Amino acid sequence: MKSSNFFLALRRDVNEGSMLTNLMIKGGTIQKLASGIYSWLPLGYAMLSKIEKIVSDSFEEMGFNRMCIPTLHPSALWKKSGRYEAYGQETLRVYDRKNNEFIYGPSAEEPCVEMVKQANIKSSDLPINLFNIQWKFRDELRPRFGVIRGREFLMCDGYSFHETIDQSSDFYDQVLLGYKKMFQKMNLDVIVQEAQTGEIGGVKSHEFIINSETGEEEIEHNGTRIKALELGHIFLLGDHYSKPMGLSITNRDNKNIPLIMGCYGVGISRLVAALIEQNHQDGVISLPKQVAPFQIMLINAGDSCDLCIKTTNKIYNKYLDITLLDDRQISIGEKLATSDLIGSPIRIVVWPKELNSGQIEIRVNNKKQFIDVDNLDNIIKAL
RNA sequence: CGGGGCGUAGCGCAGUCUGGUAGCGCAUCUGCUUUGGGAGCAGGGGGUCAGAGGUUCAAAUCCUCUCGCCCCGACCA
Repeated sequence: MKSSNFFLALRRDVNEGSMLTNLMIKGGTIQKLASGIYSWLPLGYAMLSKIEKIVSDSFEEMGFNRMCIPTLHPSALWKKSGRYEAYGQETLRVYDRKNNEFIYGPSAEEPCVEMVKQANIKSSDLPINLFNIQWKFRDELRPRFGVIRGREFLMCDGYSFHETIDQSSDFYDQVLLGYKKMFQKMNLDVIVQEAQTGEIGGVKSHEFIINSETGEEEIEHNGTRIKALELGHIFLLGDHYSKPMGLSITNRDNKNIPLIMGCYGVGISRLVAALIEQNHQDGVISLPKQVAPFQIMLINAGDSCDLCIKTTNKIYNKYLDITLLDDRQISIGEKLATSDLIGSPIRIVVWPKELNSGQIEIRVNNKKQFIDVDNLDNIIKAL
């Protein structure tokens, strides 16, 4: 990709209150549209999509089937589970032309229970494991830190349905391991800890947190207090939803029993912010290659140097799918400053002087060195 | 929801206390010179001072209300 064909939407002076949000807005990942509501610019959306893919693949590996639940849920469904009242002011209510009330889903247990219920399942259909990646809305009292705690956010939510609590619990334990793997894929060092079951109700629960400057609460970990940011949360719900909503099967004793449910959440949009927060220093963002919008940021520092142009184009064409080439008609200084915000793990600069001796500058993980052009392939493969 | 702060050019801000011609930096446009970490000089354009009402000869500035936004706390899958 050439930057002349890519809407970078960079900003120079930003004062949104938190360092992380400023950095994200400067670099052109997000824009604020209203309090807690953000637009995703091409760069940010590319990152969001990569994370979504990693999470989606991980859930499929764990045995979930991907489906999709609407953003709008009929209020009646939420009245059945009792959460219409419990959620209260946090739910955004909307009305259609017939004045039917809907809520913009803050979570999707109710419609998911409904999905399984409509399928009229029998014991031998179990287990059923479903997941959904969809925008959610919670009308937070105080949105904070940009997309860390936005009102609108993208969440992956999985749901499991089993006949017995033991089966459900076994699956839950598998998911716990699957979650660890999933976060490892994004180079995130997560801490797993037991949690309260909260508003959602249920039997057992674990949360997956990272130590973060923009953490929302302080916790005790290995004897020290750290600021914790929650990235995922899983619950063994039991029959908390299936019972009031009437999702049951007839077992071999000819008894009607409610299904045992688990639910498993990951904050996708929050992960974008968390990954930027965990992978920047001194104003330079260097993301893990799995989530970086472009693995290589390429700059030609010799606009009037034929060999430089030739070499730059050669590199660009070789790594076309993973490279952003800054071809804007601006000063080299501005290109270098921009490159700090794009988040590519590799930055290549072609300087006229060094190219005379066949060398180019490469910066990997914030460390600069000059290498022979011929060695580039080895270094990129090693990453 | 309690406490604090803010809203002035596309962006970041000064001006408000003490009412009297709408300012600065960045960006943008024109021209020339530049080009190894956000280039320099010269010239130009751009404003419903968040909105409504009030006080006054006169309001960005004082008073009242409304809206929006941020921070601390409480809350929080």
